[in-house]
Amino acid sequence: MSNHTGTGAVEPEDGERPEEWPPAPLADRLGFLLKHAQIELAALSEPALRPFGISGRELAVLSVLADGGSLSQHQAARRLAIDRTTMVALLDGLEAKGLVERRPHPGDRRRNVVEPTAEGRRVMDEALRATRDAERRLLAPLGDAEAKRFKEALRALIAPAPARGHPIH
Amino acid sequence: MSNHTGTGAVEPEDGERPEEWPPAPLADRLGFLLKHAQIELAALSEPALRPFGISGRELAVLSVLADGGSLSQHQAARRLAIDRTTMVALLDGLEAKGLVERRPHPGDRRRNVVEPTAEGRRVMDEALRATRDAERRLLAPLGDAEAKRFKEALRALIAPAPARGHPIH
DNA sequence: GTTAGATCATCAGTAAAGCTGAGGATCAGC
DNA sequence: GCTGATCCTCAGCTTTACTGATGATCTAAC
Repeated sequence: MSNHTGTGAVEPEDGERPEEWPPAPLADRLGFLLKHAQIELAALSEPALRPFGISGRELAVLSVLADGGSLSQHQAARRLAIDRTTMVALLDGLEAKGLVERRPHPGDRRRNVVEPTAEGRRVMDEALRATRDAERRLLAPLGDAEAKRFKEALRALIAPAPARGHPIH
Repeated sequence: MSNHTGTGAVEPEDGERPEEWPPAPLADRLGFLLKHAQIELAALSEPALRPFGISGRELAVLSVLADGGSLSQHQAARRLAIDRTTMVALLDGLEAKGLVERRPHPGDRRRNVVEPTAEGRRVMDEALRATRDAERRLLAPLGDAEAKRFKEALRALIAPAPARGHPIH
């Protein structure tokens, strides 16, 4: 998950160049920068979530379910843009921890209605606080205004391409 | 690699809410935004790299080696912040394609000196052009100035924490 | 109404990325 | 000339995510 120590910092090298971070040829590569931003965030988030016994992905599932009002597994998977089969495994874990409940859909017996339990909502609320704190620490080097701008840029990048629109599955 | 279609766009739902993207409870979550920015970039980069038969990670290795001037495997791994054992596999692949060369280090027989071949440099140059183009397309929604600002913010996030400094391995 | 095709949840198998731990070879300090 | 550290390699594990198949159920066309 995190590389060695959680930050990319590296000691000066034996004989050679003083070792830069990020290394010159990659300092401008978006893929590299995004990847390591994620690694840093994970290094902060994981310890923050450990007390709650859930992962960031599980927290995301809880958030979507709590917001969604009786979603089927497939609907929840679509909102998170994760695979239907991945959702099965994710819900198995959350259900085993007593954080979500699967019930048969009243009008369609193929579906499960998935909802957080009371305990699930409680854990979610606390875990959300913890991860927001982790985010805040990652973003600390930027000012408040710059951090907001940064998030907006990210949202602009992942927004659907101008005029697409094909069925997904 | 990419989820369903490469963008997170999703059709309006059958009965329920019109389905937003990113979904409301995650629109402000940094982890979610970073992850999907990466997915979008991968969806653009992979086709761009396919003609060259290398992955983004392999391109990164080539870049570091070309810049580094006779690095050992361990040195290269440290610069990229990847595991030493991962580097072994990565170099096996690049060597099999004739893009890098392992030679014994003159003064230290434990080490390999790893360098791109002439072909490796040629492929690297072209592949770099292709991925820069993919980046440019991802960043298109931001203006030029905003894109630059965005990258600088990312660099600020992954910079080593203020006053750390412990040996890595 | 019955049947053909779509949809939902699930499972088995696979692949990529990354890590740990162990090994053998070599080097450096004492 | 030992002892401990360093470098490369390999085997095995974990996580995340996908494909494809199966069975149950729904929908629509007939």
